[in-house]
Amino acid sequence: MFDLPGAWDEGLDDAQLEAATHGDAPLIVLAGAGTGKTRALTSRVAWLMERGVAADRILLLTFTRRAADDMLARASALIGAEPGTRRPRGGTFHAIAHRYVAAYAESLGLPGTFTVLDPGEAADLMDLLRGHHGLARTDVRMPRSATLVEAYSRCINTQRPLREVLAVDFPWCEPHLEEMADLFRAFTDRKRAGALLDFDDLLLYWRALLAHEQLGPHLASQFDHVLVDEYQDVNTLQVDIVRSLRPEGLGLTVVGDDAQAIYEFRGADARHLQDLAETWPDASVVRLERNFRSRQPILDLANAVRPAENNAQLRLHSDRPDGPRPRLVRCHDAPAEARAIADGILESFERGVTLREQAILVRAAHHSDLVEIELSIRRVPYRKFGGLRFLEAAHVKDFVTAARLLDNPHDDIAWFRLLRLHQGIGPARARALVAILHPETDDLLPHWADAVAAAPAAARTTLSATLDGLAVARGRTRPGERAEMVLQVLRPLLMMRYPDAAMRLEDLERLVATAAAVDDLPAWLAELTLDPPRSTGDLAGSPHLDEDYVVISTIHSAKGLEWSVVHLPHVIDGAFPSDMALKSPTGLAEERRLFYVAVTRARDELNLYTPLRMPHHRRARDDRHSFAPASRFLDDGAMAALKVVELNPVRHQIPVVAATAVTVDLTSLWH
DNA sequence: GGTAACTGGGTTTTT
DNA sequence: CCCAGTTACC
Repeated sequence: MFDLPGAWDEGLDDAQLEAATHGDAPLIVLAGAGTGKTRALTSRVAWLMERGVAADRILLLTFTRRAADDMLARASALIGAEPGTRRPRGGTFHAIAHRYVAAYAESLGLPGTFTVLDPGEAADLMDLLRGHHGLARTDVRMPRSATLVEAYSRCINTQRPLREVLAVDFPWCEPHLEEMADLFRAFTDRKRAGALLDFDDLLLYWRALLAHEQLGPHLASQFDHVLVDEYQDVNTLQVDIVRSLRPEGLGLTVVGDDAQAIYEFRGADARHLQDLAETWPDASVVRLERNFRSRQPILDLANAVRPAENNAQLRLHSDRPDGPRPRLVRCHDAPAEARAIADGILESFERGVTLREQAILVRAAHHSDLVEIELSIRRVPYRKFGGLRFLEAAHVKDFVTAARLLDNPHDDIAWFRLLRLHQGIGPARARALVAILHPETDDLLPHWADAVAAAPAAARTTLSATLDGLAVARGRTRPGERAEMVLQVLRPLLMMRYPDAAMRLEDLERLVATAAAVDDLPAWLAELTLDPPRSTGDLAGSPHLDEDYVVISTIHSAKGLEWSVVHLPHVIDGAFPSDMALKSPTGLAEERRLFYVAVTRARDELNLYTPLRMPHHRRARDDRHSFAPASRFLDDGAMAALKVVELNPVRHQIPVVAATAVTVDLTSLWH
């Protein structure tokens, strides 16, 4: 073991080395924040490959596609693999599932041209069906379609019956239990009939493949090693998948930290991590507690807020020299908070900390609204991650759905969306037209004339052009040409629809340019749906790598990342912890873990902000005059680790001049 | 009967 | 900013 060439083990400490060089028995790595678990995992992949495990017999399951790509590239670099040599398989559960479902579509009774629905489209489908089922009643308010999809998804991901899910997580929906059950049955039927798969279906179908008598063992035997990152955030389906992949636990490596479980709302349960030791009594447990990231004063706060009930009982310690204590900045109101953050960023910048080394992490995407304005005014460039994704922008969705129609003309949701873009076609006419277009055969052309005839006179010309254009696009084979043709179809429609169409069309030009470089358009569209670009800049590739900008991110999207200086606004009850989260019994605990994740992103400096006066905030209004800690995260232990800074409210002085000195004169306009 | 345009109220987190 | 509800027009 000591004569290995290469430097894959350079700088690893004992615990990391133990994890990296562990044999084939199941391995559980309990890794506190910032303890170099990515390094350990990467080194393990490198070690395995160096020991002769073929790259394509290693599967790395991560939380985002970027994390997988990152780790695989680093592992290849560690062992000095030639570019172009085989790389391990890696990706998110959903992305890998998509590959298998596509490859085994026939076995699953699916047409080869199925479509992946994003949650928004699943909600659209739910809406469509609700109409058919007389569930659009207005006398008793029904849950919104997004809520319906959430409840449905929770049932699937936790494998619990609807009755139970409603009782625990959606009590206000309980009166609608029967209707919802009916609706959900129709929902699954419709997805089946239309070859539409939502995110949950991908997991369900992959699990079904793995559970099959012959197919399952065959698929599992394709891998010698399966490594799963962020295991505290897996749900029941994912646990089943992992167990089917490694039925004996041999060659299984799992990394996680139950104090960082922040996806309960998505059906994840940190108990899955705790249960592992029982599932595989012979599993080895390695604990990573040495923090390479943060200075000790930041870890003191982290340890104070780290949930006590965590399984691992990890206590982080650092060998990094002392730095400044984290600050709790009490400011007058949210605008003052925004100014304070901008001041802080520019001060650090003056001291030589690049903007890229500084981040503003928020609980909810809109918490950064005021800071964004402040940064714009001061011309500080920033990029925002999380919140609204690029794909969720209406025009991008218009494009993706229209492009999907070329390969799956059964996709009613896509037709519905495309038809509604035409002037004069609303929900009702679109529904009628979908029924006409809805083909029994794969060939659409015979019905097109009927559809045009059925459209209102004002829409006929454009609709006819749209359908002609799609026919042309279908005739093209190269993905780039197909995409270009789809854009040509959309161009006039988007010009009519959006006042800012020019900007939106520019986005789509970029998207089409990217499409020109792929060889499988449907697969590319599915990948785009599963892991959309996190910010508009992502699409442009990275021509501006030297560009410096502050990162604004939701805490969820910041998981696994780190910055030298971190600013945490809105640390105040109602905002963070979010009052929405407090509705569920386990909500506060999850908020606390989220706070722990946020705090441990900082390497050198950490600033928490508490606006004392927050309009529109119930809780904050009550507390306006009190000097209690602003957030219930900040108990005595946490306060002891903090330095409180009182920020005097800075009033902008408004110069007052004589009343007659300022006049408004419009007469020159009327000449 | 259906669409477009406007108004007012509410806003978590994501594969 | 997105949704539901209302109203005026086709």
